[in-house]
Amino acid sequence: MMEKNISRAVISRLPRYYRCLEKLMYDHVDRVSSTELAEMMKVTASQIRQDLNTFGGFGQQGYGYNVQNLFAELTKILGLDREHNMVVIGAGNLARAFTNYIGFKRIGFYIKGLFDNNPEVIGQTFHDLTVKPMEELADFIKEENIEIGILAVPWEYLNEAASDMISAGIKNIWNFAPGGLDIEVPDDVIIQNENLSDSLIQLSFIVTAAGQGR
Amino acid sequence: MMEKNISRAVISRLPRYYRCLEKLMYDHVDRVSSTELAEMMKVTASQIRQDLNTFGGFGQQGYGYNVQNLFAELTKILGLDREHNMVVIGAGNLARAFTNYIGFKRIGFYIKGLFDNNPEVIGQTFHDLTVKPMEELADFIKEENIEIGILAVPWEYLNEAASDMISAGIKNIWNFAPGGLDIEVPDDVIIQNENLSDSLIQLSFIVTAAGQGR
DNA sequence: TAGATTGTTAATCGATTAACAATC
DNA sequence: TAGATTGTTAATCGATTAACAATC
Repeated sequence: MMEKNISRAVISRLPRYYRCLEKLMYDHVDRVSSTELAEMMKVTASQIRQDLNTFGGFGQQGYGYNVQNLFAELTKILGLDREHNMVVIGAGNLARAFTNYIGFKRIGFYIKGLFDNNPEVIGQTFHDLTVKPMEELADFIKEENIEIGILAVPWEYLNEAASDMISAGIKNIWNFAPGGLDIEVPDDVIIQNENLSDSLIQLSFIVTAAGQGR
Repeated sequence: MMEKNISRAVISRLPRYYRCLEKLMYDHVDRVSSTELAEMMKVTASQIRQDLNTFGGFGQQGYGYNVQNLFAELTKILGLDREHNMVVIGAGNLARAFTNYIGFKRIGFYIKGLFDNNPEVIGQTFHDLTVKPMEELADFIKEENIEIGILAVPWEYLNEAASDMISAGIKNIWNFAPGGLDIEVPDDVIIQNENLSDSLIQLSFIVTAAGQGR
């Protein structure tokens, strides 16, 4: 089923649609118009209709959108109608935070394993997971049906860890390791960078600019 | 000094310029042309010249850009030529990860205090910081010259913590608390949302779409 | 049916890229 | 000076908004 390419701009708005619909579901709202949705999300009604129509005609003229139906469609589109298994590479503080974080579980993402190559960390227990050595990663991925690898090592190990993950068969990397330039990955590997230092630098710019009267 | 408005698109690229220049500095490169920079960053030379010129004419015809000079200018523009003090509200695992994280310190951002309103957590020590009660926040902000508050509480406390922060005088909030809809803040307060669940949902969409042959 | 609201086409706006004169 | 490369204007591309005919 070949579909048209979805622009980055649209993708970046999808989680907000999802959260918005989730809230409407929670509030037992049956139907919603693009105008009402637009007000909730502080965007234009036009944009909402355009965005939704890249995926299909989920609405009905004269009625609007059925909340339950639209939520179900969005859930499917986002792949949130099934579970996703993850591992964390780099068993540090961030890994600890992630294993405890219920927000991921709530949308069906489970951390199934922690991996590290530091002998001092291997064997330690985080929440209810025992840190395993990197050598066991490849088998684990197959056995536990792992879809996503969270990369959370210090920057010195970034390239090493990334290539270990890739050769172990991980196809999707969520990268929290700060790096110099972005790391390169083969074409069939998807990498999403979550550079907290970059976000902080952006915030710094905004703060600094605001302080100078803009 | 009133300047023109800088677009989101430009701001989002600034950290990468910074990191790129940092690398050139590290490699002791003296000068760089927009074409060379473009190759490093995988963008067009035109974009680099446009971007940099929103801040000033840092280059020289026939020569290019002096790396040291451009780096210094960028550092100033981003506010990275001075230190920034931060506090974390919500002393959980994420707070622990942040206090240990050297990446923030490296660019001059220091976590000076941890605050929580849970009596069981108050008094605990994270790295070298003792968790303080929220009542002490307002005074602390003034005494320690705090610029940024990192919001890292569970979602149930999001609104409460945010309004506590604002009334304590925090003007810049870096929000890691996942929420339903985005929280509203007064005009003079800057909030930057770092919604990890949203990022994960985006990744989920991309992974799911890729799995369906796109 | 009449009113409402979608889906979609057309218009506008903004951001990116190309081109080139200015100038080091 | 001649060659190189910027700063900047103009052209293109893509994304957002407006408008409205289709239709529930």
